[in-house]
Amino acid sequence: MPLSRPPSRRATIHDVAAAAGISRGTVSRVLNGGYVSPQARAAIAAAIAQVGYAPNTAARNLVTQRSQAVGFVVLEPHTLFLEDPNIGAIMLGANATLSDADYQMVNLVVDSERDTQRVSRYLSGGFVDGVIIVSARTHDPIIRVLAQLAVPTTYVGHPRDLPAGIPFVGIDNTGSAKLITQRLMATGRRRIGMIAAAVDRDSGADRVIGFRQALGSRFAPELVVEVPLYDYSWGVKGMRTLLDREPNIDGVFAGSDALAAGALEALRDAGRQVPADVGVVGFDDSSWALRTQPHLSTVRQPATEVGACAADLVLRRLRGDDVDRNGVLLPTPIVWRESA
Amino acid sequence: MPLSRPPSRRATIHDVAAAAGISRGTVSRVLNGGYVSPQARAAIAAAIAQVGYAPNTAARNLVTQRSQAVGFVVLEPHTLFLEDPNIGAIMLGANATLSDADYQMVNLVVDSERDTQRVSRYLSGGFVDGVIIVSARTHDPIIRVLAQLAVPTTYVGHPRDLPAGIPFVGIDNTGSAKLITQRLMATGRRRIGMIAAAVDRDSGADRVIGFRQALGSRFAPELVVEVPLYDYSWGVKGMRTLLDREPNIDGVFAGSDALAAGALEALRDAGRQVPADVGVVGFDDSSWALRTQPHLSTVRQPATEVGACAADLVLRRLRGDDVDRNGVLLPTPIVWRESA
DNA sequence: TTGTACGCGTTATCAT
DNA sequence: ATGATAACGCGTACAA
Repeated sequence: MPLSRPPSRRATIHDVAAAAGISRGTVSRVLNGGYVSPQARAAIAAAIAQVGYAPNTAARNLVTQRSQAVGFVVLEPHTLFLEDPNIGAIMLGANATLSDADYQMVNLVVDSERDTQRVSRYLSGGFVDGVIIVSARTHDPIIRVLAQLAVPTTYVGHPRDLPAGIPFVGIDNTGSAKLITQRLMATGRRRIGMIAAAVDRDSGADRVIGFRQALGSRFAPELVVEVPLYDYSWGVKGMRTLLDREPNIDGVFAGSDALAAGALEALRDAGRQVPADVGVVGFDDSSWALRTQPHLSTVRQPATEVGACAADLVLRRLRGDDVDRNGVLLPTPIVWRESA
Repeated sequence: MPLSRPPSRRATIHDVAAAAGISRGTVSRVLNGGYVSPQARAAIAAAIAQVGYAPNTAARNLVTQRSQAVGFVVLEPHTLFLEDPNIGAIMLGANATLSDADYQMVNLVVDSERDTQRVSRYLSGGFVDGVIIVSARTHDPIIRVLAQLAVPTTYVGHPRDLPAGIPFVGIDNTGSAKLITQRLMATGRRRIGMIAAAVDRDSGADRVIGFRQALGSRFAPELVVEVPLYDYSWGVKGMRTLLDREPNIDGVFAGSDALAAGALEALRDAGRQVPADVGVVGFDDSSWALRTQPHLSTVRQPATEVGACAADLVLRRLRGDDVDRNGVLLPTPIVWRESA
């Protein structure tokens, strides 16, 4: 057995033990906090620094059967991910909670079919103890993969086909949309339209449902314009379409603040005054809301809290606690400003 | 509905072998692609489905000494991360390249001192074969930690104290800033100011240097306003400060398009016409640039390509290829529109 | 308090 | 082509 080893090899507990003249078991104990004499502790600390030892987490995971890591999976193709301010806030909220519990959040972005396969392998490979899924679409193939998994999963939002018994956290999109539309009606608006985006997600679809509920018999399908993205420029286009279809429109519910900001531009171009001629409301209470002229009336979405709550749900299941399997909805206060 | 976690053990190769009546070695061979008879292959495939087997990646990593994963570390506290459109694009560019090479990108966000510790442990624990670091500040403690690491690291941007020999990829911030400022001067502007952000990063600091170089002897320190964030509202505030200090200002270089958009608002409030009274240029060529009135002249930053290039650098080192240790700078075309 | 030895699930090197 | 068996680096009962 050769005694000299190439310097490229990483130092192990074995090396530390040899350098300190103590057994490997004791080294492991000082690392994890067991009974060990002060002198041995000092010798080992010196040896660790000397050989430049860092624990091999793969080996540790193998024996302890856990990784102290939680996956945060974002199912957003391309540009959608870049613009959406909510995802970032959810991520930061989740990270703060996980960090406090000494868990590492690993963020995986699924951007292609190939990514789906690889991320599925990753999640089922023991790299993470739990998973948070953000913005899954209905019939997303990854839902089925994760359902088979032994790893506790929590969804942000609830796709229509999410199997029962899987916890989720979100907001009451239907109720919020209904409420803010009703407030818009209460200001005397008669012909109200909607710019809806991402209706293939539960969040987008539910906002349309709430809008429809509020209007009741006065609901007119042609006054709902669907656009693909929660994006400023789609807000412009959506508003132009609405103005085409109904020149006398006097109220607009935009599915996001970015859409509402775009709508404002289109209305300005068309020579309409906001809120005098047309009332406009948005959704999210993002930085857009105070960036427009006039400021937007909108639904405040507690994105950071949603992330924290999702992380908390995962941690509780990791501890074996009972969790509410029916999902939890966070409150969404309406912020009334000048645009309506 | 209460939760009771079934103490079901995950299926292993051993279980598959037992179910198929074949040895573990052969099972491993069909998984990794070795010579194995069709009949054995079929029996094992059936057994895998039957027991619901998924490979334990921790065990595999332990023996193969690699993880097929690359870390993507974002060093951005809180809100900065949410607003910056470049980081998202860099991330997607890196992910596309890594995905093609069948590597998993794991995104780690460092948001606190505690995060720094945990992420350092994670990176040195064998979870990743390589690392990409984004937006490190000068004197960032993680730089020293990573320098000790045996894991190939590539930086996006180059902090001043980045040790020699560590590859990085970025853009020529100094040159781009100098060039666009010169173009601004060429349009006849005499009193030119700058709104600078994040000067504790090389990108921010270099843009100031380029600005100064362009102006030469006409550079006036009081016409550089430093703000903390690349953010719309800081653009507004920065522009107001500039107008205070120099009412006759007729040109502005903003460190980002978001800042420029804010500056536009402040100028509008002050009754100045753009570009008639004041010329404004930005940086990034982000979605902001076409969202303002007038559209922004700006420096196009190839964020996606930067991410792809950084990933490529890591992959090349993983393959043992030689890489340019002096770093690579990607071209930044200037886009001239109506704001100047 | 410390040392010994076994096992975590996999790959890889041998024989066969 | 297939079946044993030795690592990989670590935690931890158990023995001393």
